[in-house]
Amino acid sequence: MKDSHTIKAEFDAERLDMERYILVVLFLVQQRWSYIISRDLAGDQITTKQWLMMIVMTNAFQNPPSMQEVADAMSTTHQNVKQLATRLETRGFLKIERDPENKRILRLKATEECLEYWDKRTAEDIKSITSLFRGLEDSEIKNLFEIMGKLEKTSSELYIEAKK
Amino acid sequence: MKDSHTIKAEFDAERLDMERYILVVLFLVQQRWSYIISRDLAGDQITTKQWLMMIVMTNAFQNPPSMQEVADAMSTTHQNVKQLATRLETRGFLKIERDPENKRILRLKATEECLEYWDKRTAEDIKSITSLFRGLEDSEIKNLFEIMGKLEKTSSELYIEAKK
DNA sequence: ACACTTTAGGTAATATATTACCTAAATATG
DNA sequence: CATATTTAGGTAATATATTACCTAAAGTGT
Repeated sequence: MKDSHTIKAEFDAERLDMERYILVVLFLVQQRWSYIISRDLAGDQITTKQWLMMIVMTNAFQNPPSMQEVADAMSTTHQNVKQLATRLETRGFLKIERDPENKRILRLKATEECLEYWDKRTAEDIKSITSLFRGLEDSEIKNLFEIMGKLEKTSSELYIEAKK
Repeated sequence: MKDSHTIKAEFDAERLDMERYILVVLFLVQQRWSYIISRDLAGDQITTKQWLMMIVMTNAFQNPPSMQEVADAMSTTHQNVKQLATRLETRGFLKIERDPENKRILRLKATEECLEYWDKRTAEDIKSITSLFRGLEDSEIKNLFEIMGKLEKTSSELYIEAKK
């Protein structure tokens, strides 16, 4: 009969295998979602990453955020935000304005056109988001919601640690 | 008192809000994991995406796969696989060889150095993967494993549909 | 065998994300 | 107040991922 050490080792192996699977599949799912959403947005001349940045900007901030604030909120670099913001400004969705209080800071301000677009798209956004999760029970969504909350927290800590 | 339609609508809103959160956080977590792992691998002169491609190659295929096969397995394009494969070949981890049976096909073959590296890294891989999931109960890992399996399936279908 | 289509991969341009390094404004500290 | 450090953002180079378009080999149908 298996002793408790063996049983523990097998448990760990099983867990590790599942973690490995989750890791690879999470990358795969984000890759596919990114593509699927980009197709949805193609007609509007914006990309998935630009759409994502607008979501973060409107959800995480009351007032127009600085480039660095957006970069932190998205766990990316100010250089990356600059590239996205420049394209969104060209597209007419953003205005990049210098803060009069602090001459180093550039603030990203959503334009009227952006707000109108956002209103207009809500229905389609709901349809495409819903379709990504079809086949999942309400209870599974709830579970996933809570687990992703924990992964968000852990990944944030490890990210900050790795950045140092 | 709320009628059943109202209750249903509130349920749907709650679910949609959770789905929206899951979507954004999944992108965020993959962004952070990608960065964290890249720091781990930096000393070995490979990137997270290169590491991921090697994992897929060794797990999904018995024999050296073609570029297109790897692209399909990773839900990306043959052009992208080409870029990654070229860098891995320069790094000494891959050999790109023409198939004598079918002159159109290029097969990606792991080198001796790659296999040795893989053996050597196993312990570190386990440590870094495990750390990504710290704070999650075994039951949560199991739940997440199953739910990600469903998302993998749905996203695959939607991806294929969007590709058409 | 011959035309038609499909499949595998190539090049090039563009978008996203990083590292590396720079300037200038703001802040801290003696 | 003068100097040192930190902070916000700039440019440029490189890696990854896509679209668009091309060639050639292989497969199909008659």
